[in-house]
Amino acid sequence: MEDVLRSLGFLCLGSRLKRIGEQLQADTQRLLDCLDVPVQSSQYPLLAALDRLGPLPVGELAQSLGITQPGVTRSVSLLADLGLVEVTQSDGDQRRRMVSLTKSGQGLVDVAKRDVWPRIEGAVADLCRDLSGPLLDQLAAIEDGLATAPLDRRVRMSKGAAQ
Amino acid sequence: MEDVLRSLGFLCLGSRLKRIGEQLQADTQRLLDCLDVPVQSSQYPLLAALDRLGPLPVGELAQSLGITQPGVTRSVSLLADLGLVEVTQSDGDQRRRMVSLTKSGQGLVDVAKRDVWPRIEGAVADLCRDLSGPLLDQLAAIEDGLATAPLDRRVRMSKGAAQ
DNA sequence: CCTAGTTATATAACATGTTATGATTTAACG
DNA sequence: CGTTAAATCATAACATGTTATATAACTAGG
Repeated sequence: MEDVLRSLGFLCLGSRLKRIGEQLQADTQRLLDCLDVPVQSSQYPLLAALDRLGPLPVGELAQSLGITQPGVTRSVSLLADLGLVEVTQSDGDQRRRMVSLTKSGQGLVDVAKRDVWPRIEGAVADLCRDLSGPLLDQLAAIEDGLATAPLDRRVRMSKGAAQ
Repeated sequence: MEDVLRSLGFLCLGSRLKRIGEQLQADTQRLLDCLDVPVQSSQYPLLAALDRLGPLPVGELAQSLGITQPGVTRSVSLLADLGLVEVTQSDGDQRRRMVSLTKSGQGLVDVAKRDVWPRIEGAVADLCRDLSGPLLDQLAAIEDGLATAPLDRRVRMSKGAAQ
């Protein structure tokens, strides 16, 4: 069965990037399921942003993640319900709501940074190893690579390779 | 403001691909708004698949697009409401529902193939021209390129370059 | 100081992907 | 042949992005 998105090349590049991204996130999710925290893989960038940049108001958080403000507002509500972030009023400007990691959230990030993120990064790096040439060729190689060995198999492989 | 997804590199590659894909689709949507048909840019791959491969049952359509069957079912309902595709019972197997382009749908595809898709492809090709090197570098170049000149500006540029 | 505009956030409505599951049809096998 | 398994599609529930708009707080100009 012909892969139409691949055949159409540049014409459907947007759809294709989204499709690959979704598959990567789904694969990553399976890796994260070893953690006991009910956080989707797509929420980690927000936690990582707070870890890297410290407490931020909603708007700047959106800017640093490259998504729109309503998306951040919803994710923040979700993560606040889980007790991973908290929202406080800004000192000066009553409109701004500062988002920061809670102790629990910082703990999750610390564990992830130590135990989980390096493995994910290693697995994706393994997937992208030896990629070169035009973008469409590299994308095809990623799709083929994921079909051959999903990320969770590459974690072990890259661990083995690192030993 | 630091772009966290970019800083995190391979770790958030999935989120980043999705983000770039969404931006490309949004840019493409603006290009398509010149057409009078109320079809989102994300529906064109389905129409293109039917044009390339002919009538297909729902499941094979999903396979050829690399998305899941419920996604296809919904898009097909939507496009059928617009009169662009039609669903007929398969001859042999009563479970299969064949999806095909209507006259109106085929007409839209024909116009798009002649007048619109070449421009989109040209604009994206312009965006991706001169890309080389590691994947993450190419992605960064695409993001920078879109920020500098969105696709709708590249349509004119690539038309001009073609003259 | 009050009003008009701007800014920051929240909310609603929608788009479009997913997984899980149900219903119907087909196939297979004892 | 009848029961059970498999295949196909629809539907429900959810995830997470978007745009459009409402609300509240700040700022500036008369």
